[in-house]
Amino acid sequence: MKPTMHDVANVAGVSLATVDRVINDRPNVRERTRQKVIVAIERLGFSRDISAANLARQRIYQFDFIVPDNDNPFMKALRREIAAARERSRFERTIIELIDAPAFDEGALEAALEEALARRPDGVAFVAVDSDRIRAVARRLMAAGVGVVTLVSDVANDARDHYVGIDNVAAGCTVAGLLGRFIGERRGAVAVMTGSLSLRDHRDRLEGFRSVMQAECPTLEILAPLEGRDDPEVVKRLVSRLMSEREDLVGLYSIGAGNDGLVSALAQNERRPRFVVAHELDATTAKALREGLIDAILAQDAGHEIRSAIRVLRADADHRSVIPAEERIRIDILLKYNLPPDNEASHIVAPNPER
Amino acid sequence: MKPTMHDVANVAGVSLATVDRVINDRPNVRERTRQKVIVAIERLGFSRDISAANLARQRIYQFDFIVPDNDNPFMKALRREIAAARERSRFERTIIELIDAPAFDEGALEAALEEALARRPDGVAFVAVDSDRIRAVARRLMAAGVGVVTLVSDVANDARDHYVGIDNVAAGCTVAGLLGRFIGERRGAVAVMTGSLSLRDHRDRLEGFRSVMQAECPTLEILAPLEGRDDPEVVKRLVSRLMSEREDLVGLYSIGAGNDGLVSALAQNERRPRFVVAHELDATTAKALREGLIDAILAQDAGHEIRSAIRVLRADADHRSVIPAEERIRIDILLKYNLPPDNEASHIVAPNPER
DNA sequence: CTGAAAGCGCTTACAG
DNA sequence: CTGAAAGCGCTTACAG
Repeated sequence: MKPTMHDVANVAGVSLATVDRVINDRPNVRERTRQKVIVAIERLGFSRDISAANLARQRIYQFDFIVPDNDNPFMKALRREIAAARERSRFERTIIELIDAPAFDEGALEAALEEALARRPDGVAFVAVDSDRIRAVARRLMAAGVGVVTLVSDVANDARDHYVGIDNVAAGCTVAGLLGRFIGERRGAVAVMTGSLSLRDHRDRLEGFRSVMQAECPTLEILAPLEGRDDPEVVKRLVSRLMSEREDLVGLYSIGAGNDGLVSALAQNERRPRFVVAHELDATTAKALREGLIDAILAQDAGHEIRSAIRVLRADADHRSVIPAEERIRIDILLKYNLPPDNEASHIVAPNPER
Repeated sequence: MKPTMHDVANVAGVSLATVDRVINDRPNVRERTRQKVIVAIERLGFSRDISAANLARQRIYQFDFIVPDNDNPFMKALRREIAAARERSRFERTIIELIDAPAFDEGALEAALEEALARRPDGVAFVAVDSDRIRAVARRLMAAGVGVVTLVSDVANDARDHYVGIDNVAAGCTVAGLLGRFIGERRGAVAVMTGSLSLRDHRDRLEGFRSVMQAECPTLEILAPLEGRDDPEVVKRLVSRLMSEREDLVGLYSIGAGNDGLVSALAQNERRPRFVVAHELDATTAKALREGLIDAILAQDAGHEIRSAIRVLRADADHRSVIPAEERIRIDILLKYNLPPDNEASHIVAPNPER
């Protein structure tokens, strides 16, 4: 049998309350008493049952998720997953609040974080903008004992406890590697469409992409990055113009959102580049991949990210550590051959009949 | 406040014990009484606190993991992850048993499953061989109320509750898709090295590979599959001979294990094929990828698989369902640009200071 | 500084 | 068929 606090109390010759004080680092324990308890714990190999503790404590976790109100498919998926997690969490002593903040608006994000600071939840997760002002509020949140997790786009790592998202530099490198191999040695121009260079995830992808391109594909010309503002209309206009102006366009890397615009520009043009990559899986990009308008998609799983953020935040609140490998968010590389099945329902485990 | 059984009992005008009987479908409840309780549950939106229930029940989960005693790196990783999970599980009312079964030995696997049947654990996870005899024991396990999960290699789906592993047909298709694009339109021969065609995961990969190759690369000749028995020595000999015999070899797909042999054969030969793919990430394949001896690796994460198997088994034992998307095992496509960092330690979350 | 007692939300004999 | 009471492993006032 696993030892309990009772056993520890007996061995140490103290009461349950004292064992509790030692275990939870509470004040008012004589040093000699503390030692007795610690020795007993060691001897028995005791570790406390955290779910019993949470039951007794009536602990309720309160987490705030702040997400830009962008209507692109990925941000929508993120909000959908947060809503789903909130439903499930009701049965797990966890209350999740979803807060929309206007996109591309540093002031609005800052205000939302300030509000969170006032409410003092156990943790805050947010899609970050890596600026001085944002870092400053984030640090104040941490100082106030609130767990801080960045989602999808990171800030400097002294301004948060944990980042949940892909390694964007590696993503950019990977795209360049694929492009080099898919295109072969031929010459020509390669274009990059970003959402905005003020977004750290976009900058990181661009940086990774450029570094590998320069090393591995010196014969290809990388054009100055375009800014599509993650807006399908803008992206469409820019891509259409690009394709008509540059006959030698062999590669196109769409770093940000607005892929509806990208795909419709590609569909309208006969002479599409030999290799097109975009980020994030949604109805539009999946269809384009299947039809050959896009050659590869790099994706991150919004569901994994939200579940990971919650696990991290909860561990943080309990002063536990997480399993690092479990929390690493993978870059999924999708070709038309490994698109996930549309119908996840086929994976549902039918509960066994009564035993 | 979330309603508790107490609230339900009050509203229904019965005792706690009766509410418990209804909730857990126990016998000896008058139909009218049951109805009163059900109405109260609906009205309050009650759902029981499963961790409190487990505490009271002193429920201990007992799971058996049966893994071939193969010494290839992937099976080793699987065993390591099971051992790690066992450590963690001790604090979560879960006892995990790791059982080695001689590899490539159907009788031994059958015997191990029979033994499990005798012990009646709550669940069994095993790396399957898809044969009549194995399916038969597996069905008897299920009939006995034991949760049955296949790991890495599946059986027919009426002989298990759940499969934890990648979609191997899709993996084969993906390799063919990459190969087609990497090689371009040139002519030549493509070879496939399997471990054994009696293994379902290997057969599935081969099937997927062939179907896409035929459709997309009709100009390439696919050679008859080789069987390396997952043995580095055998694999090395076969690959060396292959490279010396077939000057027109442009692609090589290693479906099984024994990659040490593959890599050393490749290293010794000047004229290596234009595109080489293998499965599973380990020290040897990572190095080969970095050095350009291998062009791509398809990998599955042993840690994710073990954690998923445990979640599924536990859900099964509690008659709960899982989150399907969370349990889907991804095919990781690795190029030298997106190799995961060696040192996962950098991802560890430092617990917050005391609040 | 320390301990006895009640309680968290459930389950389990046991009595009736 | 139904209920009162004790207990699972912890925490929390409260008393001393």
